Amino acid sequence: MVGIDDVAAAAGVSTATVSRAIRGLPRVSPATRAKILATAEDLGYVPSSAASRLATGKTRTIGVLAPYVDRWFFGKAIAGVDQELHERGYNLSLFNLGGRITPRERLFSRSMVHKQIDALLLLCMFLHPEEIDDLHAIDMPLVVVGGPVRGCSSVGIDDYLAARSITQHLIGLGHRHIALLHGSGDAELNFSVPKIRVEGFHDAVHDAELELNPDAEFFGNFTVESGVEAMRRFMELPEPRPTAIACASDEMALGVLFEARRHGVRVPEDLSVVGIDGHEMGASAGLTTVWQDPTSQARRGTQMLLAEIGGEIGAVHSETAVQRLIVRESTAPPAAF
Amino acid sequence: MVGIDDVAAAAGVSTATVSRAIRGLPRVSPATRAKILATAEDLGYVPSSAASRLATGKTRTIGVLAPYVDRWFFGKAIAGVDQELHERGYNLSLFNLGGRITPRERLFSRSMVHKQIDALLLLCMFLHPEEIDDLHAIDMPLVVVGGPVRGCSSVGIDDYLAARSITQHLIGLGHRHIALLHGSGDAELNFSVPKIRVEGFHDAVHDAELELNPDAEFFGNFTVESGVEAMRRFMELPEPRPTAIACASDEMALGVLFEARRHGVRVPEDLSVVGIDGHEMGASAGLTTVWQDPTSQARRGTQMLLAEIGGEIGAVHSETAVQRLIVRESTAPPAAF
DNA sequence: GTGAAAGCGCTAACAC
DNA sequence: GTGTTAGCGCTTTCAC
Repeated sequence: MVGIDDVAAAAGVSTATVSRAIRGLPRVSPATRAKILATAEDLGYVPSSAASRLATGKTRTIGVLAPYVDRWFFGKAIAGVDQELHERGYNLSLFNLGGRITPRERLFSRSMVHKQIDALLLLCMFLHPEEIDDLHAIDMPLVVVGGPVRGCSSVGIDDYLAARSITQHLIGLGHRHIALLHGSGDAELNFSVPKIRVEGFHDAVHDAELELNPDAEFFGNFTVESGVEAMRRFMELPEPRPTAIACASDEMALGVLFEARRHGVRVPEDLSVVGIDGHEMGASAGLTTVWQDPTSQARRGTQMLLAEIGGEIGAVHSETAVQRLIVRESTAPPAAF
Repeated sequence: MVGIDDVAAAAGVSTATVSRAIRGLPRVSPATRAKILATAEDLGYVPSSAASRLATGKTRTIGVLAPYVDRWFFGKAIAGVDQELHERGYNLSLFNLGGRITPRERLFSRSMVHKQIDALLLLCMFLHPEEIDDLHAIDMPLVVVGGPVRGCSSVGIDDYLAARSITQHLIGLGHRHIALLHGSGDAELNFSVPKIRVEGFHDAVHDAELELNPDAEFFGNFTVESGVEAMRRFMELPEPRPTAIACASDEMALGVLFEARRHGVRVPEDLSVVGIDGHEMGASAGLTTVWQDPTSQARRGTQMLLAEIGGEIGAVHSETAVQRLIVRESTAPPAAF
């Protein structure tokens, strides 16, 4: 395995000079640098990251902690982090909780994250209070993407506004009887996004002085399956049923769409359906939604982290991401309107 | 920052003993071990991975090279790798190509992958011939998941069989005029999966002595959007149109479903649709498909890698993963049958 | 602009 | 069962 001193010897310089030359530091004459780069090249020299990590204390690696990796938001976000990172020669170390929420014994202070990364990007997830504390205890740039976490900087859309605006869209179309399908707001866990969206729904409904039928409030877990299941329960409601259903995610809304079709419920004639997210499937299915871009949110978060690492103190801060109501074919005025 | 000798001093032993105790190596008396673990605990000691990487030459990190991270197969697979890895204290370093295929200047021999990982898991993707060569040149356990790559061990389903069996399912139902929607088989790139699936389609059709209308062969890129687009072109075919369409992925099949609905084409009455993959959306939509499980395929691949690293030579080998035809509501005998 | 040498914090012989 | 010590391969003062 060719090391730095092999290069040094071959180029007739010291290891210190090789080190500087390779890393593009100043104080190396152009001629020397060129020669070193050339010898390094044909010796096939690749610096040992382990050695330089040890010497510098920097890992040039960012950790990404994600509750899931095979769900829309998270996949998109991870792609964003990766883009930003690899452009700059950083590595991405992925920690996937795989939906596990129980035995994450002190995740953050443990070897897992500690000393293996220079900064941490947390993807919106449920956190136990003590986990949040651990999070704050690690001395490392930290940002969360996709939802607020107490005491942390985060980048993401205004979820309240998102839920509110799709509900208002429905109301604006003339719907007076609206069903809600939201994510479960397990109180024990600080997964605030579902809760915030629920508030947006509720406030929009109440502001319009409409009644909210408690039987028409369904809970899902942001998956298609839970959308299907919710629609099944929807069909058990006595007629007249709500003329619209507002879902807290596109995936759930798609489930609703699929199950509606199965029951011969026409969308939007019999039922208007809206989601939140901007999932590609939703676009193809003609789903009205509030669009957001997890990839660029994650890029933004990563940029902040990198800037902070680079010494720009205060680079990490909360930022609200763009969102946009996209009206497609799944919404229309109610039949009787 | 508390280091190994702080622990050694506090526990009144040598660093060597601390090292053994922490890593659970033998030759440490239970009493000593307990005391060391305790002091380490309350000193908040976390070993420096950089130092131990340097000393051992092992990174305890597996690299995952993926063309995409926000697509079904890849997200599922990454989740699988992660499960297997974190259970055993390994790290997952993610390299996402983000669909980029052009400027991947000698990916594998570069610092990117080199010396940063102990093994590489490659997720099924297009590879330039020289990239395959570079791949073989790196001296590191390697396995590919999700599709064959020349000269590499791989785990994945039999794509030929998958395509063949969904096509035969259609034929068995009585369809005589079948459209095909396959992934593009860019000849320049060794992304063999699309090609293999195409062959499966074709052979099944020919074996049944049916004609294949070249105009009824569409190409997509495995996305929903391309399914929508293909269905649009399908509708431009002169009647009588094919009574079924076999798609090389569920995502494309879903696109077909969405667009069919838009044109008032009833599935399966007017058109039977099949996919390949076992996407959750497909399940909810009632799509007939050949199911596969990328997560367990990736776990399997990871296990092999880990075994190989562990000294079990020959642990990495090719393996065929399970697949299963799942008949749902999107297929039925043709109307005229 | 370049070199010598002292670490960085562990691990792995080897000795006891 | 435990301690000593020499590295692992870089980076980084500090001289020159």
